[in-house]
Amino acid sequence: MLDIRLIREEPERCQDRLKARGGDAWKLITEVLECDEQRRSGETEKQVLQQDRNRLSKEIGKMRSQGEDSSEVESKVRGIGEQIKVIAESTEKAEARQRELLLQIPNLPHENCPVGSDETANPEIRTWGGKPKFEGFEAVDHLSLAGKLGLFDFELGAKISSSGFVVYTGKGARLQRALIQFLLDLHTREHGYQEVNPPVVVNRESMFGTGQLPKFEDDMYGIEGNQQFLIPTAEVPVTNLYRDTIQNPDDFPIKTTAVTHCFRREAGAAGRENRGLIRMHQFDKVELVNVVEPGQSLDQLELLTAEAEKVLQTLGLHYRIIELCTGDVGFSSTKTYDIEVWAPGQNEYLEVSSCSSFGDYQARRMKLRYKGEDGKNHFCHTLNGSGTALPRLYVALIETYQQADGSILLPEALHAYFGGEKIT
RNA sequence: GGAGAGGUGGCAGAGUGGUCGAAUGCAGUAGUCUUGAAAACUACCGUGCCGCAAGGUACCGUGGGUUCGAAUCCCACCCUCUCCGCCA
Repeated sequence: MLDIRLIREEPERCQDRLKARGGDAWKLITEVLECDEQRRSGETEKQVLQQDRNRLSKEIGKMRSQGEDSSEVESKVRGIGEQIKVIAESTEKAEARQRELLLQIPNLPHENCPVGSDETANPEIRTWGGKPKFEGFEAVDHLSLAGKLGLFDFELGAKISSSGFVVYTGKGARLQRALIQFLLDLHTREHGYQEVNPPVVVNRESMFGTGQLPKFEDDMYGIEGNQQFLIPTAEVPVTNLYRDTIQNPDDFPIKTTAVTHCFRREAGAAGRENRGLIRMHQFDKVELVNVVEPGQSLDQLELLTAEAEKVLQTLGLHYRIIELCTGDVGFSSTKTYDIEVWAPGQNEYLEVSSCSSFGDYQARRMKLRYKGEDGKNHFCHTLNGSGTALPRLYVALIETYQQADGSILLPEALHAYFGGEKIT
């Protein structure tokens, strides 16, 4: 959520920043301010009446204990009670509406976020490595590689579930497991992350906390009448671990990682240019979550991105970093880098990680605070990034390391994890 | 799933209709004392909202209700614990 005080003090700037996103969320600002005005004046009025009531009620107590007749005061207080009820009702209404609106307004893109209306305006920040050369043969895509080697099976996935689900088989399953192990070890041993293994079913409150609700209910798998949801990313359970807490700043930065299954309906994505493992209803992902002090968040975003990049560097996979422009940054994000790995068989870059700083946007939603040196509580900043998504990493890996005979020569970092250096 | 018990401040734990935002202990912060530390002593020590401030107001699992007045009484829900059943 945006800070209502910020909206109050700089409504035009808020509107301008929201306009930079495109969409019409900026139009809500005016109504939010109206609600805020109503809410505050109602609250003040109510408090004056409550003060009267409290004072008179105490008097009744005294009078009764002294055996005096208090019926006159009682009826007076009863009248005040009625008034309070009326005012409270309209105040609560304004407050509820204000909250509803605030929850719908996305975060403000950071001032240094490149301006643009859609993904075509996303600048490339840097690249690492180069596209692999294939001597004497044409690179094929992961589907044909997997077909020969028996790494995974879409028909089986569709049979027991539906399209958009896959069954990894044999060495293919082992490779997936090896990758997960490699990723978690890298982040916990070299980047200082604390590992958790959270539920993949979460309640509505958690979904509100990170910003999936109220806007994206239809993108998620709901259960129990949508009182719970399958997580679309470990960002949700992991960040919400810290919901409603007051952190000790000595613990910053708090770095937590988890591998989970992720579930996405991908409504409307069917039939689009997504063959194979590129876009699934269920996939695995290693997520990196940071909780930091406000002053640290920009630097921390660079560090977080570097941690995700380390994955691809260690595996020797060519990638590029792009920054999302104002028209493309996610709902809760204020600044985002995407990491796109080169997949030779696709002949394109695949997004394997999205590293974002959310500023205090999520923290305010979930009341995640820290005790400042001034003794007061302040909202933390939250960040997260994939470190990385598995299927696309898998695709890039096997397509990059394919050999002329259709086998796959694994990079050294995976040998021990996989238990071998070649998949045949 | 069935039966019972319980949810109060960072923790422990009083409080069963009025002066209770809440005793007490521990932890924490500041100070006195001390060469230093410990101990002892003193003071402070929950969160939100409104307000320039003084101050006010709300919060005792959550949401309703009763009452002039609710941490305290009533109802519903959630969660935890114990026992039974089931079970990876």
